Amino acid sequence: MSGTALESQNLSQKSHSKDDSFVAPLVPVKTPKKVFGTCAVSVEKQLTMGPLTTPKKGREVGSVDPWTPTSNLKMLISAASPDIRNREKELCMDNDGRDGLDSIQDTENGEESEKMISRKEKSLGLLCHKFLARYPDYPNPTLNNDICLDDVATELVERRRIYDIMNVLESLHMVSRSAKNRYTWHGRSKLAQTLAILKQVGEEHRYGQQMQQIRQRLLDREFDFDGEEKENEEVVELESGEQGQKELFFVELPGVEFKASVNSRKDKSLRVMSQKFVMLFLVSNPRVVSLDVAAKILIGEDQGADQDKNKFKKVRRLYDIANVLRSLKLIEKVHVTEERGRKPAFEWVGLEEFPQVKLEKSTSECPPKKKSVLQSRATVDNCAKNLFSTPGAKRSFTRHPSLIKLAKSIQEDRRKINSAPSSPMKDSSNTDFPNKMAQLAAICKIKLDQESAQPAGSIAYIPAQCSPLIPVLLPQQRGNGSYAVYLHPSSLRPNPLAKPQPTSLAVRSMTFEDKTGQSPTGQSVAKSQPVSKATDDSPLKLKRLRSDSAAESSPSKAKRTDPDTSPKLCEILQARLKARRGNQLSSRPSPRALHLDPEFVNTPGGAVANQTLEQSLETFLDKEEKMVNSDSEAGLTPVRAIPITPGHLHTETLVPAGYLIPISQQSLISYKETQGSGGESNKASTPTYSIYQTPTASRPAPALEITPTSLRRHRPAAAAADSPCIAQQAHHLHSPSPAILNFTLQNLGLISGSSPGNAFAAPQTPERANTLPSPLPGPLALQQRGMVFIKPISPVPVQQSVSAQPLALISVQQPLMTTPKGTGLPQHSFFHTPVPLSPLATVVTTSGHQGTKTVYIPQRKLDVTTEDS
DNA sequence: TAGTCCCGCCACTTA
DNA sequence: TAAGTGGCGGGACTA
Repeated sequence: MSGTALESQNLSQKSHSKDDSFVAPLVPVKTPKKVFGTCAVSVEKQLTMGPLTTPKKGREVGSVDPWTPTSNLKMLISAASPDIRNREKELCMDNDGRDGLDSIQDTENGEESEKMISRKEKSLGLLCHKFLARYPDYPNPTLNNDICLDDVATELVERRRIYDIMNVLESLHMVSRSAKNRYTWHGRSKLAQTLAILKQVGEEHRYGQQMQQIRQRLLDREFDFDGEEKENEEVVELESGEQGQKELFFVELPGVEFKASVNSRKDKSLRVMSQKFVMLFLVSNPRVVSLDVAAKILIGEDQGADQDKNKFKKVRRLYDIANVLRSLKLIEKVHVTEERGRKPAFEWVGLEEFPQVKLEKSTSECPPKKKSVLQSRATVDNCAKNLFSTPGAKRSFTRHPSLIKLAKSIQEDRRKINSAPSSPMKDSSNTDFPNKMAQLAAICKIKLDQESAQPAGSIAYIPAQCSPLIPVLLPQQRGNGSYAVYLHPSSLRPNPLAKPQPTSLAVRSMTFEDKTGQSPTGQSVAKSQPVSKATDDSPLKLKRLRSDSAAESSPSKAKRTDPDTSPKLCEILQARLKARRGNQLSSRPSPRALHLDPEFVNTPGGAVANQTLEQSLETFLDKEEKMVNSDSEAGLTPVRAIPITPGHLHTETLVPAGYLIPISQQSLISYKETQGSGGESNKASTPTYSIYQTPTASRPAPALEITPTSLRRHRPAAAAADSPCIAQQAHHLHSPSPAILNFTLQNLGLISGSSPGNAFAAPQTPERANTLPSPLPGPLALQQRGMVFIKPISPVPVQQSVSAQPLALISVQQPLMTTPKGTGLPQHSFFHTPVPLSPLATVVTTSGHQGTKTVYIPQRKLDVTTEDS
């Protein structure tokens, strides 16, 4: 330890004005060594100010500190870069005009302004600036790059903050700890490499997917007007299966390894969080990460009810990290604007291109068994070193055990949800509904394979990063065609590694609207909204359903209670349809949950249901039009479902909210070939899943879509790349009987359009969707993508051909839908409930030709604005 | 009021 | 055992 005298002085300088009052008196008592330690300060403080309370700013008076704010500032500026100097000048403009000797008096006079200035001066970001100004970006290897914390502390004053800075810098390998009080400066020489690795690690851990899911959930919550459900729904969704147990340790680089002996607490450090924070940016596209999303991923949501509390507490660390990263000019603060206001976020402005790094799966991760909180340091070190020690060989990273807790927490939450008496999942069966859906899908797939030799590869999987939807091919009852249903991955368990997703995200219900207002609950249409919302897993949902006095009339209920009630259900549907006819156009649907429980499958009533449905429904076309219009006005992007094949069933279709059913190009082609439906499709060997193209995507608005639903808006083409994943999903599909499928499809809103070759005209306006089957409409977002979109809405009177036509349902991100301001009806979460607002499921047709299709995905636009702006 | 983040207590680690 | 670290959260400050 050196420079004790100077350090003592610095202690007194520690802070200007306010802090002086309590710091200065301590000077005489302090020992030089302790000067920089907070322990000493705390002791002194307790003597002078009382225990453990944050000193009231500006309350103290009579600073005896000989070091004035000005003198201190000058010293700092001298070490700072020009821009920092300028910044400080701005911040301290008032101070600059003063002479240090007058500081005391000035402090009193300008206490208010100084308070503000002082706070800014002491911000972690500025301190970091100052620190960085001391060293070159790229250190000269021939020079001594040692950093003595004492020296730094002397200059920057806030020693405790220096640790924060060093931790973040260390996470980026800009410095490495060499010994106690000693660091080695690396500058940005290793930054690119570090970022490259972090990016890979982030991808490996599917942070992008997690973000997507969390965003989705956050949106869901936004539309959740029932606070009672919130906490119950909050479940951290980490990767499934194996991934769920992956925990990150600090990612090290060759030559920058931690000295385990120096700091054993490194695995619980700000460093790890910092790295993960950076990872989020690197795997995010657009590279904007909102604080709340980052907090959920990085901090996790420990223990249910306390999650929010914890988040708010720990989010401070994110601010700390962010401030340093900002100083490094790696991120910038921005705001994302959502319906409920602006949210703080950060945008990556650092490097975009990174060097290639190889991370071999086999070596990139520590064996699962190592994932113990008590994991020995040696194990971790070995893991890390093995991964990095050989430059040319396998590099990898280690995982932080702290995340294990998070994973456990998640599992617990899931367990709670699944076991909850009111849990929908439990309600329907012991198994997850998603599983049932998966089975259904699988069965369908098998059927499809048998009947049409449809290659499984035709089913594309859309990575969660793009969308949490997983397409499932379902065979038509006639076996003439196929359609795909996009389900949230969570509902399918696409692969063995996948863990069940939180039920809240699972697509597990269909809704039937109750326009008559005769909903079991007897709620008005508007009031029924909450009920529809309840279609998600929240316990509340069932609670409400159960409380329905008229439960008997509830399709969903009927179905649940009796698997064999499908026919009844059909009747009910018919009755409702009729009732609707009598309703005013303005009446909004009151969605009721109709679960596609497994019971459905194998239910003999399926065929009957189909017939029944056929009889019902002509249309609400006019009504639909109006509703659609209102939706459009509300900012909703219309989604159209287009019958891929001709046919005509006159059935009222109830469209599950938020489903888009894309059909692979291949499928379409096959179908067309067999049907001879003229159109020549792009054989697109390329997958046709740019479902994420939406009308909004074409908006010139540079604003970033940060919602979970921001499905590759910026990179439509990228969707194709995802197809391989989709193929994988195909292997996990199951299939129900045709009758059931038919019924299911109908309920899904897959009512085929009418005549062959007549796809629903998918004009930009949904209103025409059902009425005017026309060859490919124009909107184009997803043209040439064999897919169909069904607007998440309630019942859709779609004409269905007897011979079912293949339809594609694409799940729509409901949350994105703008709240129907005009109606005052709340929109519900995407996966939770059907969208009551839009009465019609619009279909994007595959064009009879080229197989072009237009997809409209309702999305909410988020404006990202930089803080500066 | 929500968002920020300064401040420093105090537990833990290291020498 | 003193000194070094850094997790953590109260509460001040800002917008």
